[in-house]
Amino acid sequence: MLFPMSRNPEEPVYNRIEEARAALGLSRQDLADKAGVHYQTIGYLEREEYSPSLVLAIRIAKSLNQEVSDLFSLSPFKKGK
Amino acid sequence: MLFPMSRNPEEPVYNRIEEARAALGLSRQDLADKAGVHYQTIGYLEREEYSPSLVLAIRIAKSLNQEVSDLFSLSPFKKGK
DNA sequence: GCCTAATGTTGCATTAATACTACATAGCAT
DNA sequence: ATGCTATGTAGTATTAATGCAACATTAGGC
Repeated sequence: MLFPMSRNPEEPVYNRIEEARAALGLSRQDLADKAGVHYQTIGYLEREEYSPSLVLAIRIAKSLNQEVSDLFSLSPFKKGK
Repeated sequence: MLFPMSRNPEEPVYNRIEEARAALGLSRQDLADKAGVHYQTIGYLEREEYSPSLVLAIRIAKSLNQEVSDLFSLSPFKKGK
């Protein structure tokens, strides 16, 4: 299995896209449409198979009514919130 | 002249890296070292020739003691601050 | 003047991020 | 059971983001 995110091998980006999306009752396709990307791209991000571009991160945050720093972090999120 | 940022042709990312860096008295090389990238990369970003990955944006913001949203924006910054 | 540091410019190589297609699977209706 | 929706998995193709090297330019200090 090939495996991206290797230009920054030890610095993945964690995110809370799935939780925030579920909280709004959106499907991946819904979110992808709002953010203007392919729905598979949302899947890759939620599974943290790679980390987004800054433009995309901003668009997703906006689509989910969140701050970029609340959605994405270099350190893992605590569960619950 | 070839020209990136064309996958999102009408959505560039504006930034205040140069101002924030100058305010700390850092050279591009200094900032590049702190952020762990090539010094030319900082130049490209300051000239807004392309927009960074999210990881890099976070690292740069951290190196400059700024919030990502204070450094980068989809809409142009007012001058002065 | 010369030297150095900081920045700009150009060009090339590599790769991660993204788009897209196809198929599998699981759940939930009806 | 059949259908539909959401999601996962796998593969290919394109390109923007990054690294890097070489050289030009500009500003300051001596």
